[in-house]
Amino acid sequence: MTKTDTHMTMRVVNHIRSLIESGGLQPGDRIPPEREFAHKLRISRASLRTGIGYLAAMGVMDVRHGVGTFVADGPPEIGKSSLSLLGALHGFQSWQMFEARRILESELAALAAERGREQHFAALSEEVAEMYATVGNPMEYLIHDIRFHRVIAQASGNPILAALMETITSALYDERRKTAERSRDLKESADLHREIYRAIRSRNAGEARTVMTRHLTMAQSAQDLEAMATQPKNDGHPRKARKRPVEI
Amino acid sequence: MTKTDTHMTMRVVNHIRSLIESGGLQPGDRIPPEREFAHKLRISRASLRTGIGYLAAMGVMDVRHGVGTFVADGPPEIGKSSLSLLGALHGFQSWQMFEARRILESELAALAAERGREQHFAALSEEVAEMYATVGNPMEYLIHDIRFHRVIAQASGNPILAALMETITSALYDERRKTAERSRDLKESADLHREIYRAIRSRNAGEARTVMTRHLTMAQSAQDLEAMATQPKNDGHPRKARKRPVEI
DNA sequence: GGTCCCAGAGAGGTCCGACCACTAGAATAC
DNA sequence: GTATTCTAGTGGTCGGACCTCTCTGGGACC
Repeated sequence: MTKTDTHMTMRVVNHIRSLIESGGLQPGDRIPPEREFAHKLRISRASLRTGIGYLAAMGVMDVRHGVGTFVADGPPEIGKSSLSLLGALHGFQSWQMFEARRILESELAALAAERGREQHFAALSEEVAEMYATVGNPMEYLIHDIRFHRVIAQASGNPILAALMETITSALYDERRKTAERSRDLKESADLHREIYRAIRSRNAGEARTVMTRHLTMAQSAQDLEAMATQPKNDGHPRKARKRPVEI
Repeated sequence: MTKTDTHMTMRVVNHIRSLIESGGLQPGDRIPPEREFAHKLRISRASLRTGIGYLAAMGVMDVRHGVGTFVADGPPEIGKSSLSLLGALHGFQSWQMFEARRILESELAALAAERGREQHFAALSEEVAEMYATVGNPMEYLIHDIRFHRVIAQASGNPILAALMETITSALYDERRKTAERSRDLKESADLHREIYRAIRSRNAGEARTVMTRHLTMAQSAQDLEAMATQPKNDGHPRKARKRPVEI
């Protein structure tokens, strides 16, 4: 156990954690106003806010100015906002993100083939159709592309893997936003998505995995070409921890 | 872009983010004292602390009472502390965590077989030997077990996947701490680890993946047996968002 | 000369109480 | 009935006081 006593922030976190674990607090629920809650916990409002801030940063709480503080609703997010920062910090390479995505999504596709339900197949079919319909509009196309992959993640029946995928892809899109796709590639992309859809619908897990891998490998090399001459990579960390505070 | 102006906390986060991305701040570096830094940014110390707290929650900063605030050093962690909380919140099932782990580690093993270096092989060999030496001591054994998997993650050459694995396994160990393993299973476990090691050393990616999958599948069913009659699962969320604050 | 102990400096942690800013819903005006 | 304005409630920011922890350097002691 981590020290559950001292450290106000941990006191708050553990209090709320136990409320969640006991089921007393469920997604969408609202916690009492800060002043009231702080008084009830016998701590200052500032400390309460520290704890809530911690939970909010982890995606567990949702703080809305002027409205209240709620337990996060919607799909789980695992360190979604932190990945790009951690990436900058530890020098994650673009290919590493692609590799992670390729592995996750391939397995997700295989699982979707095994466990997907009719509703998922229908949604996938719908998105494929939309993709074909928007090959001339990269902006629109991208939306359906994202949705397609998201449906697969849902169909996999494993929310943890889905959340991990979401984390990676959103970080990837941050980098990708600049590289607008050329629409002549989109037809090809749509074809691949259709293949993936068919493999999943026919419950052919191996095929789904294979095609998904192929799709993402192609997507990566396509983007690599566009990027080419980009930022200088800093591989090894020439980190020399400075004890004196950095000049800001 | 998210609103980078208003919201003091985001101002702080973005300021530090840009410092990190520009290389002005590196792992291990120390940021100025709160009072000084706050004054320099023209914000109150409280707001600065909110922002720092946010970054600390994401694992980007490391705040040490009485010492100072540092940019996180050591291996990256992605939402490590949040997963168990998110799990309680979204009703993650134990088998889902195992599945995620199985997938990640299997691929990690395959990658390690392809990219591992001599130093990794040596470390793996060392840990296997230690495992055999401690089959009579589950506590000690576990340490080397964990190290073994961690070395594989490093050898994979993909820190992102390694960090994801670390997140899952640490959440898993939280649950597992109660179920002490019976030492008669450990010999069998050590044998499997040795097989994994051999597959990796001989650069047989497929074999490494297969054996790792087998190992983790066995580990899961072993633990399932021990657990058996546990906590009641709440599958579907009968979530009914309450607008009125919950009674605490 | 080396070792141990302790006070002080410097850093983060907590608290208070006031005031600002936003949101949603009620009251009002048209 | 609809549009506008007001207001209560809630989170956000502030600054400034005081507490607690860590590290370190100087002195007492051996």
